[in-house]
Amino acid sequence: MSITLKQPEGATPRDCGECPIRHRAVCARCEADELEALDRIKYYRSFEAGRTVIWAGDRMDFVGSVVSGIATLTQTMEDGRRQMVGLLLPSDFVGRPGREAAAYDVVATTDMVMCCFRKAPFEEMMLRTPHISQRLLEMTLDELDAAREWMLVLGRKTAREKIASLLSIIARRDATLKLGSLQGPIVFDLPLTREAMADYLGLTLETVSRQISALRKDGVISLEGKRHVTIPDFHRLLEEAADDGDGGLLT
Amino acid sequence: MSITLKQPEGATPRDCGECPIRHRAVCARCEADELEALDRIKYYRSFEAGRTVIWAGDRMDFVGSVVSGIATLTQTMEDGRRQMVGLLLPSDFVGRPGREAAAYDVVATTDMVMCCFRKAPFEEMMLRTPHISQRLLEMTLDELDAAREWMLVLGRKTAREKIASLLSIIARRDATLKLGSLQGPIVFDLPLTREAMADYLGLTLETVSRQISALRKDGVISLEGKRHVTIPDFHRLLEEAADDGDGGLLT
DNA sequence: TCCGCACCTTGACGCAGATCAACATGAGGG
DNA sequence: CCCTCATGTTGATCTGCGTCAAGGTGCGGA
Repeated sequence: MSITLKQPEGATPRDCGECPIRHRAVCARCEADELEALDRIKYYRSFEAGRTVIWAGDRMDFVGSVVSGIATLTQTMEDGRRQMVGLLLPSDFVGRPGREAAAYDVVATTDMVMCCFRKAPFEEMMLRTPHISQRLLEMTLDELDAAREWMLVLGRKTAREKIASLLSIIARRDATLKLGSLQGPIVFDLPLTREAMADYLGLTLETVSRQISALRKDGVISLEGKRHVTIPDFHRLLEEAADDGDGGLLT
Repeated sequence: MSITLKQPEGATPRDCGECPIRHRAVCARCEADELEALDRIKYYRSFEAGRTVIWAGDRMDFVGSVVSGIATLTQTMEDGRRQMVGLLLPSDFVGRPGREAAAYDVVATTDMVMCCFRKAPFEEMMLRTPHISQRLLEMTLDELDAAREWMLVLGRKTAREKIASLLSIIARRDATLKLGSLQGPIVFDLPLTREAMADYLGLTLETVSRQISALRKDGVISLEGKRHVTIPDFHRLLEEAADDGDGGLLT
């Protein structure tokens, strides 16, 4: 009998002109001729939810952008303890120019499409194309800020605040992506399992579950099923996250 | 009576040629003419130990490099909880091109000298000088890696492992800086107070003190006074840090 | 020389979150 | 339709680290 592989189709764009991340990815500042040069070294790859894109330590002969879907960057210790160190959303860059091996496990948590560039030609092109390296610098600085903000969450926040922080990040992203407002209620699906949330937050999955239940009981969020979340009052959530300055309403 | 301000002198270089960080800072790849252009927009500033360089949220009209001494990047919550998000060593870059206000408190923990560039001309120069933005990209990617490694420490390591991790980082840096080997015993002075270590590690200063005492009792380290540390066996320390892969012996 | 202050250490105790364990829920497959 | 397995919830108990408290140490200044 023939097996029908669940093909994560859909988001693969026909060409850069109709690419959903055209104006946010590494290529954001490229001119037509530069896009054409990139086009010659690029290819698309699709991953099913749960598939590992690369294992830490493996040789990596490409870099690329997440086009659609979500991936995670995870570090694992010898005894099995795991810490997520990055959440890759559409337009985020994967891989590091000038490095042979992957530093972290990259796993697709939803069906995902990547736009990959062969590493050697990409590196060479970076030297000749300031538009690419300038944009990559900007994106890397943003990621560094995000990592540092996450250090505060990991080092100093309580379990409840950690959950609220994660929810507010996802809510904010979803609101801006769907052009929703942060005034009314926000509705979205959690893209992560409880275990993945625990890996992100430096908690156990039991604690994650308990704190989500507590936030639900206290009316900060409401749940339909296990993943579908409604935030009735975003400012209340920010208070629970002990998040001052409320992030300027944009990411 | 005349007050003699304790002038942190010494390390201010006469010109770029004899600058101690010439080959590791943002300017590492610059040619003579590029250095000359940088020279026109640069000035040195000295800070005594304990002085705040900038407060988070303050307008920042310069960027720059640490020439000598050590500074910390710290984030503070409204209720006073603090998390250090970066340790700035000689050659590290301070500030972010394209940003108006400082994102974190920057504090000199030892006497420190900075080589500052006026922000607007520096940003303009970056556009024309790929050598600068390429080097800055490389440094930012390194910092991102360091931040992510620190996320694992904050999220998943025990107090004892956290202390051992911090000591191994300082030991490794010191060994490479002084061209020492990692085979024999390593000797250095802690550049941080117990409180600063606690802020870095997401602990309280009492726990830091207790764990240092425990490591001393177990022979992993030995102490003369409160700051002068000897590591008799670096590999033992790495084991205590639960640090696999031992970092390849270089930074 | 002594004082004051910043920095550090150590002890007693409590609690947030980990651990261990049992059970619930729901989707996919035979 | 039921079984299985992945995922999630909830309870009981344990423990690592925080909190509160009481000194100790050593340097700079009067």
